[in-house]
Amino acid sequence: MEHRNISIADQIFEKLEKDILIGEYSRGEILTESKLSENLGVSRTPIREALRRLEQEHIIEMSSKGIVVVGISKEDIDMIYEMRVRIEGLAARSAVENASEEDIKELRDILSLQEFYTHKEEADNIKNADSDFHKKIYSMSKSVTLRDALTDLHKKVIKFRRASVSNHSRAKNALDEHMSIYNAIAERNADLAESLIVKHVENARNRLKESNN
Amino acid sequence: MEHRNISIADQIFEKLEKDILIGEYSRGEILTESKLSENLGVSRTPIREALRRLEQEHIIEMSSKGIVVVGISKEDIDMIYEMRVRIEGLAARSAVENASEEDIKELRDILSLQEFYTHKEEADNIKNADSDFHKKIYSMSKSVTLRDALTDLHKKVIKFRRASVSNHSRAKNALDEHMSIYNAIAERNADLAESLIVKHVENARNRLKESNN
DNA sequence: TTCTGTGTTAATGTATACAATTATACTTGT
DNA sequence: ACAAGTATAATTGTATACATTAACACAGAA
Repeated sequence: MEHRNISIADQIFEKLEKDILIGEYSRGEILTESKLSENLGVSRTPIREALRRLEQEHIIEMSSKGIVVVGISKEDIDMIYEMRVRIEGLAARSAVENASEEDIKELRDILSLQEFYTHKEEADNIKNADSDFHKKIYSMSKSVTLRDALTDLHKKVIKFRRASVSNHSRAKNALDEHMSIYNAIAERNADLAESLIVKHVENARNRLKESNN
Repeated sequence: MEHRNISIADQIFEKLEKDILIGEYSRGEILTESKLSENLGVSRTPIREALRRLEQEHIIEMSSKGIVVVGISKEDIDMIYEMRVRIEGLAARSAVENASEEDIKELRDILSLQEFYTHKEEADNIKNADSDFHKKIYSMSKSVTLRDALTDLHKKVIKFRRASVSNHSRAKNALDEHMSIYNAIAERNADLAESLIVKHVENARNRLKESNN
């Protein structure tokens, strides 16, 4: 193993982040360190460290009453897609320019998984493979700044994405678009990859709007 | 006062963030909690909370040896400007659509300050007023997501910006561009504001490259 | 020499005690 | 009844002790 063990604080962070982003806690809800500590069976120290990270992500806020859940609203979603439309093409272009052959092979593997789950119509697995595809492209850009910014934007949408992939034809369309994007990247065609991914993000936004209205 | 008192942990966070972003610590340098604790005269608890936030901002990384300073490299700068070019126009447009008259008045005040300091050629004050101008537009967009993303990008450039504003003609150009952008926003001309700020960010990137080569 | 194992050291990770602040409920005076 | 003040409780903020883990140096055998 090359990375450090996952600490309790890390686990708490991941759990809370996930719970907040999927809407487990409602917007404006107030949490307290003591209760989290009691419920999760750990001391306040790792809880607080997780909270500081969530605070830095702006999905919670501190007040004297306790921790206020901010989460993600529908209005946020619109802006998130506006932003992704504008910078995700940059990631695709950068991926074409910087990805290793190994990277491209891994991207293909992710795509095969998505294909498999789309046929089996397993919504959660489709959603994860879909996310992995985008995240892989982000990291293939070899820019930590770009990857982090896009990863942050991407994960904030998860609450609204499940309905979108549950519809088979929508899931199939997304898969086809991923396939085209993959081909463009594998052929090292930066212009095409960029334009395809921009179109894909726009389509994803529309599919998401259809399914959440 | 409407916000909570600034805790020691918050102060430590701000200090460390600033020190890292201005290049006080060199890339790859290893810090330890104990030494920070000793040097800053506080216990490890607030230190650790500050570190978790810095980690979340990806300007430090944890390893078993200690805290590794990541900071910002020249290559990061290029990508940061690429990203700003693509999304800062969104902020200007959104600001035009959502800003209150009070907001616009405040923006004007910031601009006046920048004008004052530019005449007096006080580099640090120019730099701060310049930052404030952009940050005000970010917050005028009324989108927390957009504001946070742009603020993160903006503050990561500070190490490289000082030289840029030290040259009077470059500082004057930046001021003129800000003036035009302000006018477009005050006239509620979204298209113009967007195109002007995009051009301004591109110019700022060029000015920065000139001054750092 | 070089590799391996082991003891030591130094670092992070966690729990807990206590301090300080703030909200809340209650009481008391008008 | 209502306002103000006060005591109480609950919450976050910090320090410290201890646990755990990983790096390092060194010794000894191959």
